[in-house]
Amino acid sequence: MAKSKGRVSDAVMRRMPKYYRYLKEMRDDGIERISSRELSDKMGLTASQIRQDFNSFGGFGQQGYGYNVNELYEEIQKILGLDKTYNCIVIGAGNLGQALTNYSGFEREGFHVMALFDINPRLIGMSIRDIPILDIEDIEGFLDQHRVDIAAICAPKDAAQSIADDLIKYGVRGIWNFAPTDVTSSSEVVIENVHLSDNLHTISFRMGGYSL
Amino acid sequence: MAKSKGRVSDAVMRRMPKYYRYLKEMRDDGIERISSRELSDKMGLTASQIRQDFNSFGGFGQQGYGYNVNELYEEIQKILGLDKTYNCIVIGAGNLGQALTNYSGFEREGFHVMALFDINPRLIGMSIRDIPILDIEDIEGFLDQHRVDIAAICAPKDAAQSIADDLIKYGVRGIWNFAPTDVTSSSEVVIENVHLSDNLHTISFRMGGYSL
DNA sequence: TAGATTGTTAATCGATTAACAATC
DNA sequence: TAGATTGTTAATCGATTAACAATC
Repeated sequence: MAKSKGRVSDAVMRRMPKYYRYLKEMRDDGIERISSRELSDKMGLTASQIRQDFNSFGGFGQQGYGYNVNELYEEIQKILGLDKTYNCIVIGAGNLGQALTNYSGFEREGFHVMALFDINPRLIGMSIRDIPILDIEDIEGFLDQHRVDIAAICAPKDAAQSIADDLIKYGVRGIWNFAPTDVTSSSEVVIENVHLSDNLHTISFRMGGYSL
Repeated sequence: MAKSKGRVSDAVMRRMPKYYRYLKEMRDDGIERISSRELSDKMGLTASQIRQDFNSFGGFGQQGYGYNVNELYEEIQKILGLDKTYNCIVIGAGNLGQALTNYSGFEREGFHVMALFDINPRLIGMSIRDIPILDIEDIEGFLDQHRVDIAAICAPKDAAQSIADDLIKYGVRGIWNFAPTDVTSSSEVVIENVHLSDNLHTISFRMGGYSL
């Protein structure tokens, strides 16, 4: 049973989805149990770290046995909030917005895309996997009518912050921002700024001979 | 002048592209100088950390003055290897592969996309911004003919590792993997595994009430 | 010069690793 | 039971923050 919600370090939090991924894989492969040692080999972490990580949520293992893969998988699923469903929208129906919408994994995990929004009249009215592309002008009306939990922003840099402010005003609780600028907010909303180019820059950095 | 290539911690390395982004912005806004204190306010870091970070590459500032924005920008550009150009290919011409190819920022920063590769006959022969989509079958011939520095893998999970092995065998030195599995290699190649769904999972995690 | 702000050393904090008693 | 492996405490390591002398 998970501990009552407490402080979890950023480092631990960022590792949880990786555990989830590896456990899902093992579960699909029919592996029933795993020790922290075996898991550490697979994932490139230390066994000690794995046990510490899991124990920040409560003990999920059993001495002398290890962890039951399926049980641990389901616990982490709950921890990550993947036992719930989320109403999502995508702002910006360009390649990236379409890529996110088309990625069936999200739907499977409970992230349901209700609509895309765009400013481009040639895209408005079209649909992706039966999900309509609506006029960005109509977004406030849409948010009035529907509960939206998470919005992915795939819009140009200069529009990102004002879109985010609007979304937050209308009750969106999670912002997944792909615009190449950091979106911020003073409210309780959860914001994740993804910078694909930052990522690419770490590749060229390391290719330049700086070692870690 | 940058110190000779030494050990740089992962944490510092991951912050460099962010500095680059903020400095570019300031430079474009015509800001000439900035102190670590001002920069810390903008970026949400501490002034002390910023000075430490820059000093792992050598001092770029001046006592009593701060940092010259343009100079610092250019130093970090060099550190990140963005003063060079890179020949790139994209494996998988679906939405994500197209999104990366279309993102003009990469071209501007010296990441030149030479070709996309796909298995889908309906895509092969088409082109994105005049960049051809080629048959994945022809990739070895292509790599024999052209120097390719970086490859983005936007292929399905099960194909990712064997594609990567192939690319590495033919001299590709950087792998930017978007397939939902961790690609590994025993060689010197630089690998960056991007997991967008891991990212989304941290959003649902935090929306579930776990605080950091 | 006086004021400002860096570069750098020292102190603190937090995260990772090691060790081992508890226990399945 | 004996062996294995967790949960957890203690030790270590590294990263961040604080402090301040150097110096523009």
